[in-house]
Amino acid sequence: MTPVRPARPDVVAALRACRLWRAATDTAIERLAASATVEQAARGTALASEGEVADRFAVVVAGKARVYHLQADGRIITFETVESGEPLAAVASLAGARYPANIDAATDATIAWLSRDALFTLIAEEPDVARSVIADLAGRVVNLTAVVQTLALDVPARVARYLFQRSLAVGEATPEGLRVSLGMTKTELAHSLGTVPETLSRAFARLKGDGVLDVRGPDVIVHDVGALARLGSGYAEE
Amino acid sequence: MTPVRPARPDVVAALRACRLWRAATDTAIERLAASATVEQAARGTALASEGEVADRFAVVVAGKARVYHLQADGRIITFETVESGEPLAAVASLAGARYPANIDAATDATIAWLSRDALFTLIAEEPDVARSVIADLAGRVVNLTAVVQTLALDVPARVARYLFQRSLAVGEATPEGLRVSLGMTKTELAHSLGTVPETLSRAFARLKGDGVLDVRGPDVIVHDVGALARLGSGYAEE
DNA sequence: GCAACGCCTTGACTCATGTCAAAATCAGCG
DNA sequence: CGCTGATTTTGACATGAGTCAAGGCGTTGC
Repeated sequence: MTPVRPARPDVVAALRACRLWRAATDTAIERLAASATVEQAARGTALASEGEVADRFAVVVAGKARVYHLQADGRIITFETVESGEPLAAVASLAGARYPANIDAATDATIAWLSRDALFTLIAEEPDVARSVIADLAGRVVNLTAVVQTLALDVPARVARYLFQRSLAVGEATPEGLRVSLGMTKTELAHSLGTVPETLSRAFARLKGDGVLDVRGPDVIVHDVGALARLGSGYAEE
Repeated sequence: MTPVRPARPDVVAALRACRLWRAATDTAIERLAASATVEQAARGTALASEGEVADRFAVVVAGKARVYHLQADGRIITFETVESGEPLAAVASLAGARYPANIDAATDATIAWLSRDALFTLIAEEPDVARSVIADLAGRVVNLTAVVQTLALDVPARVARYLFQRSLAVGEATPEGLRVSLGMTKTELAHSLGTVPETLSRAFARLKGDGVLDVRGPDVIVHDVGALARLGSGYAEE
């Protein structure tokens, strides 16, 4: 590794965008970028496997990566989908643990690998970075807590919760009602909700039967946002 | 609040034992202890409720606190039981969020409440503390990831996993086999595994039928530790 | 226009788990 | 010794959800 090789501009931009070290100086980012190992991964390539020692972590430069747990029976739970400018496997690395989940490229992707020590050095040199790392980690714990709670709901409720959040984020008013794109295929959505396509399909059918929404291919038309909120909060319906 | 009132020795000791600021100086700990508000809570007292703004966090000085999520149908998922010297609700507080779970006193307990700013001040003054806070948070994320994976297993597997870990921790060799105390009542164990007493009872009956263990009131005699490990890893059996 | 493929949907079935109710076990305690 | 209350266990039952298999629908390519 040439120590002073000029860092790729896309890598620098992705690192600059990363919330872990929002407070870091540009110089530090440049140095970090220069130490990165860039990997070009085709869709489906494995990036890390459960159980490996987490001596490095990554930032997604382009494309998307998927963090998931593969069960013995082949079922998949997707923990998160990581996009450009977001950190990957940083937690396990900071904890000095092994990767608790698998990672693969959900699309063709460019990944910048960084060593754990590089981050520790950055923290030591720029104390403000510690604050943003802490905020990021704390936010993750809060999210994971929400995941645990969501997994305890039945599937229609999980769907409702997802759609409610998505309505707020990308809902578009139309004459028919609020149009919300699912943002992924239904099979992918099923996995990210911890279920299988068949069950998701039935959940949609039920919500449709209740008049809450209509399905239009990759979008849904929400008729009753309040019902989604109610169903997704875990309060029993009927 | 008298600013320079001498801190209670038990409070100082609990804070000193807290892993969040292992690296902090004794002076800083004293200062933190002096700023604490001490609460004496009887068993069952609510300490914090889901949804409240997390502007403070706590350290358990004596007794135990239980962090749990109460579902609409009354089912309980226990996230963790926090004992003396351990931080409580620190995560939500660091994230600047609302409490994602409820907390109550599992036994009579003494709790030292600290303001969020007190911790931020400590971090700013003693940068090494940042490192231990980061390590703690990262460890939590890893644990929660494990919880999510465990919840995806069926109940006998969760029981096996719990017993396997417990065997390693408190197992005692006897002529009959490895004696392991459950460490809590079966009803409590059921809740901490995310299920109900009836189902737990059936899981024990099944493990007993398979010759893996025998139940002796609040203890179990494990005959086949390997089987526990196998069942708890999520690999299908039979 | 037709065939092939992927994605989605539907139906029939099985199984694990929660619920309700009742019986059983156990631990104090008079 | 026997009562009483809490905990635990067992049985019967309902239900949510996964599996397997078949069929529909839309897209792509020849």
